[in-house]
Amino acid sequence: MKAPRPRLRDVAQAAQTSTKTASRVINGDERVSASTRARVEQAVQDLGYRPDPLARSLRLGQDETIGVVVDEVGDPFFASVIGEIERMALDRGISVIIASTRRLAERERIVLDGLLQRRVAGLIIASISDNHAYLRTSPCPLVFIDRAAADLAADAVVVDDRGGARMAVEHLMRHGHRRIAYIGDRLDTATARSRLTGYRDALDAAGIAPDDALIAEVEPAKGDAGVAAETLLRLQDPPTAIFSANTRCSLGTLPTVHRLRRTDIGFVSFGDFAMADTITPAITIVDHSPELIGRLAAERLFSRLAGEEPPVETIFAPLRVVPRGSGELGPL
Amino acid sequence: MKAPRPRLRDVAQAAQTSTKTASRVINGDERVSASTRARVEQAVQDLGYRPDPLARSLRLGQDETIGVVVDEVGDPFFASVIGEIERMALDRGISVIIASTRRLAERERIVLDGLLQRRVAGLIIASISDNHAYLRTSPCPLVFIDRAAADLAADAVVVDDRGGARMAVEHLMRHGHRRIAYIGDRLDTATARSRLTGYRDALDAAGIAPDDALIAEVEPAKGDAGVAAETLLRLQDPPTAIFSANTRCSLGTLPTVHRLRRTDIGFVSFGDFAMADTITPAITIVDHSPELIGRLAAERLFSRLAGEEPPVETIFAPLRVVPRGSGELGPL
DNA sequence: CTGTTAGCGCTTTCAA
DNA sequence: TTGAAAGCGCTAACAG
Repeated sequence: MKAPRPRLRDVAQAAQTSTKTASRVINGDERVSASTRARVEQAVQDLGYRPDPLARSLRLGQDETIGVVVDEVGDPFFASVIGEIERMALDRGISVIIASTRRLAERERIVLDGLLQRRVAGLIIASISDNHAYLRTSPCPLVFIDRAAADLAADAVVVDDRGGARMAVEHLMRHGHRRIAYIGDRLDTATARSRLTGYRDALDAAGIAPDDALIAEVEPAKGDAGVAAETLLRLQDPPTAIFSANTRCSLGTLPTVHRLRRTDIGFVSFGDFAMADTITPAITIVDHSPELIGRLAAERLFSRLAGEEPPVETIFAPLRVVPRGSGELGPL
Repeated sequence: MKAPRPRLRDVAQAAQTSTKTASRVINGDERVSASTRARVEQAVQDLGYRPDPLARSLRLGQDETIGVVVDEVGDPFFASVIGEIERMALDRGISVIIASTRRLAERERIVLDGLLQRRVAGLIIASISDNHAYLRTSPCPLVFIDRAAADLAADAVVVDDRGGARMAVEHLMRHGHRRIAYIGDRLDTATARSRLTGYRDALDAAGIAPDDALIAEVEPAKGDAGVAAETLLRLQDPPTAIFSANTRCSLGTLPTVHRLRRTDIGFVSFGDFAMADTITPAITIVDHSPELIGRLAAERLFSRLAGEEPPVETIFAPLRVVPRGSGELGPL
C-alpha cells in the first residue's frame, strides 16, 4: 500500500512531457513555455514530488552540504560559531556536517578526507594541523577560522591574536600590574604562539623582563589550567594578575582562583563565556564574538559557492576589551 | 595534469576483473577467490581508490549519515549532547548532520523533511512539535531525546522531568523554604509541563497552596527570564527560593539575581552550566548529564542501524541533586 | 522550446 | 566464483 516516493519520471509522465523538461522547471530554467511549466508544477504538487538530493549530488559531482571542522563541538566558542554557520546555511537550504578534530592533527586529516570524499561543496575549518599540503588541490572552497593556514592561500577569518593579547596585558598594566602571569594552550598552534607573543610584546613595551615562572602552557581539556593557576598563585613571588589566553583556560582557571579565595587578583580572559558577567568580580574579557566569526566565514564561503571569486583574504574580526571588574583591580 | 579520482572501474581494470568482483572485495564479500582478492586489494592500494559515498548511498537508497535535530546548537546542553553523538559516530565512520529547530515546530518539520529526503540512516531528535504523524512511516530509525514523542512509538532517551523537578523543590523545602518560585519555559513542550507538574507535586505533598504569582513561564531565548526574576523578587510577598526549570532559564535569571544583590535567595537549577560551581554561592543543580543522554541515544540508534531490533523503549537517564550551596540556603 | 540519449559511481540481479 | 547489463534519480549534451 505504501507508495514509493515519486521520481522525476513520474512527474514528467503526469505532466506529459520529458524528464529533462520537468528537470528544467524544477531547477528554474527559463526556457520552458508557460503552459508546460504550469503542468509540471501541477504534477509536482499532485504527486508531492521532492527531488532526491543524493541523485542530484551524484550527477552534479557536488553535494549541497558544507563541512565544518572544529576542535570540539562542545567548546562554547565553537558551539556558537557552528550555531551561526548552521543558521545561515539552513536559510539557503544547505546542510551542515560537523566534525571534531579533538585537536589531533591525525584526526583532522581523517575527518577532512571523509568530508572531501563526500564531495562537500565547501569547508570551514579550524585547523589544528600545520600541514595542509593535501588540501592544496582541494576541489572545493575552504575558509579557515580562528587560525589561518600558513602553508595555503585560502580565505581565513581570524582575530588579531597577538594584538588582542597585547591589549589585554596592557589593560592590566594600566591598572598597575607589573607581575602578570600567562595561562594558555600549548604552543602547537599559531594562535597560541601569537597570543603568547602579544603578551611578551606588552611586557617588552613596558620594559618588564618576562619571567618564565609566570608562563603556563597547559592542556585545558585535561583540567591542567586549574593546577597551573594554583602553582602560580603559590609562587614565592606570585603574580598580581593573570591573563588567560582562551576561554577553556579561563573556565579551568577561575574555579581554582575562587577556591583559593584569590578573587583579588587581576584577571583578563581572551574570549567570553557564560556567567563571566555574573561571577564576582565579573570577568574582563577580550571580546571575540564567535557569532561574528561564524557569520563572516559562512558569508565568505557562500559567496564563493555562488561563483564569486574575490581575492583570497584573511579577514580580521574586530576585538575589543570589555572591562567588567576583574581586569580593573589594582595589585594588592 | 590532475588525475581524476579513480573509480571502481579503474580498480577492476587494474586487477583484471569486473567491477562487481572488485565491489565484492571492497565490501568484504567472502565469495571471492584469494588471488582475485589480492589483486583487487593491490589495485586499490596502487590507485588510492576510495569508494564514492554518494554513489553508494544512491544505489543503496540510504546514506551513511545520521541527522541530529536540536533546539539550538549553541545551547550548552545540546552542544554537549551533540559532541558525544558526533564522537561516537565518527568512531564508526558515520557522518553527523546537525540542524536546529530554534524551537519552531514549523522549522522542525522543514528540517526533518530535508534530512529524510537526504535518506539519512537514522535520526536523533529533540522534538519541539507534538505532531509526528509524518514520521510514523519513517524509513529510518528514530531516537528522541530530552522529550519523548507522545504520538509515536519510538525510542527515547529522557530524564524523569517530573520527578527531577519535584526533587529540586523538595530539596529547597528541606532547607526551610515554603515560598518557592518557578521559572521555566512556556508550556509548549511536554518537558516544560512535566517540570511544572513536578514543582506542583512537591508543593502539594507539603500541603502548600500554589501561588500563580510565583510561576513564570518565559521565552528564555529572549532574555525574559531575567525580567521574570526581577518581577518575582520585587513582589510584595517575594519568594525565598527559585527553582529554575532549565539551563537557559538559569543563565537568564542569575545575572539578575546577582545584579539585585539577592544572592541570599535559595536557588536550584534543572541542568548544569559552566561556572555554576564557581559563582558565589555555587549553584545547586539537578544533574542532567548531556553526555550520557547523547551516548545512550547514539548507542540505541547505532544498534538499530546494525539491524538489532530491541523493543521500542523510553530510557530514563539518571538524575540527581548536586548540592553546591545555593540550594542549601535557608529562607531569610 | 523540447526530447532523446548517455552516464555520474556504485551495487544488484541473474546467468555463466 | 565471476561478469554483463541494468538502473538508483538526476542532469548535460545535443539534436530536433
